[in-house]
Amino acid sequence: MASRGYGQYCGLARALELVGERWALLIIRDLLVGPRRFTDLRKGLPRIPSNVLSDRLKELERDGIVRRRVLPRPASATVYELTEYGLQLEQAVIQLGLWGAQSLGEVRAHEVVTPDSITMALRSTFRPEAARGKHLSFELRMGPEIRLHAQVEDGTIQVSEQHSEKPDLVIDCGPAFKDLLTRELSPEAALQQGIVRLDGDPKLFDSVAQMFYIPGHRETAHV
Amino acid sequence: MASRGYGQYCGLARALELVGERWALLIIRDLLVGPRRFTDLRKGLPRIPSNVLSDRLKELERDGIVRRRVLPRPASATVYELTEYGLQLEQAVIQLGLWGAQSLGEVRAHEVVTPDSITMALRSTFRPEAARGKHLSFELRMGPEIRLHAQVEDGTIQVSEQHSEKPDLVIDCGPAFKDLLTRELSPEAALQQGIVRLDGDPKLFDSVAQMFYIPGHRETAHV
DNA sequence: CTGGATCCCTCACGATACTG
DNA sequence: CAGTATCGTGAGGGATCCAG
Repeated sequence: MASRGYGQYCGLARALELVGERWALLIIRDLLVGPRRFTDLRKGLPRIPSNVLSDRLKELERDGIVRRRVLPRPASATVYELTEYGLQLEQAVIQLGLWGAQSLGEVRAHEVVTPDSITMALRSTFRPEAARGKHLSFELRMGPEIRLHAQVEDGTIQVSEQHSEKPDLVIDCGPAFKDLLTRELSPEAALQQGIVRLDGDPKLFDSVAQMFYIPGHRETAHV
Repeated sequence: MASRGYGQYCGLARALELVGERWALLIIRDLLVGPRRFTDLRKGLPRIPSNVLSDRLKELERDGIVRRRVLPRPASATVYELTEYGLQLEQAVIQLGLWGAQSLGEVRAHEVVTPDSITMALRSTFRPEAARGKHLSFELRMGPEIRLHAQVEDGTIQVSEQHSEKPDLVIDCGPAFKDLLTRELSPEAALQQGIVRLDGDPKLFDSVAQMFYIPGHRETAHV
């Protein structure tokens, strides 16, 4: 353990000792969306070896970041959830994610998109000031697997996997949806080029697109 | 390289692929203070193997986060500095550092404190609203090695290693200085218990202590 | 002295198989 | 479903060496 430490009395060094191990922050990203079972986490992190997931959860639990909880009957499932301290990582995760999103170019081979990552992306890029006084709901579809329901109420947003009621607008798109958030792609162009398909009032789409933003757009790093 | 990726099209995953390797964010922390030579970085990261530092710098340079620059004569030294993109990591580094600072308990064996980490700590915990309208300078001393000069001008702060002129106040302290920032320790108690010694107008000390804050104080995780 | 490169060893990670 | 067991590989750790 001492050999894995950084030997520095420093907040950042301590943070990296706690959540800097490989996979740790991606686990926390998914737990920021809600409590998850072991298998849920595996599904959201397809390439994580199960023993590594097991190790990380034990470390995070030991360090007071994650809590293991057995649900009451009849569910009887064990779930992992963030503690108060773990929840406080949200701002750091958001800032890192916004920074990294600027380097998202094309989808690479073997890269997947998961519901939890999109949920966090929507929450991270949401601009309350652009949603002030607005009340609407939309469903975001990406591929056959992902259907997220978002409810916007006067500067706030709730994203969930359950689509409780019929949304005002259904947005069907691929990963290139990201280019809308960086403003590399205009809503009109996205519709014209067939990158996005709508079901509902098309006028709402512009409004929705304005509500999200990835700041500091930058070209892809040359390799 | 593909095997080191996370296989996710996600901003956070991409960020971790770029700066999630061991030591990378600590290197970036020091570079956020200013350009640094290879040897400066080694001094600020006493436990990093030189080959790892060399590898990280090459990776960060390849990914457009760090730039290697040869200074004009007569210096002729090569320094590493952050690119525009690298500089944009500041908020993420600050948020992670503030979160981790809550778990800083006592100084552990073999843990050191470095000037650059303290500089970033001062910048991270500075509260502009508490320094509105204030104009003062102070020198922070920790041990025989660290002497930082801070200049506060109406809601802004500049921290440097050069002490250009005589400061209004000299604050001599140890790592327990952190407890002032979490408000676990009051300025009066710090003076009474000899944790902090002053040279200058003691009335300024209270004012300075109010200018910095580590939010969300929390007990040390039990082991 | 700066700015690394090289070597060797260890352990964390990753892949796969298996169990309560 | 929720993990544990086993084992091979390669990245990180540490010491040393080398060129300008």
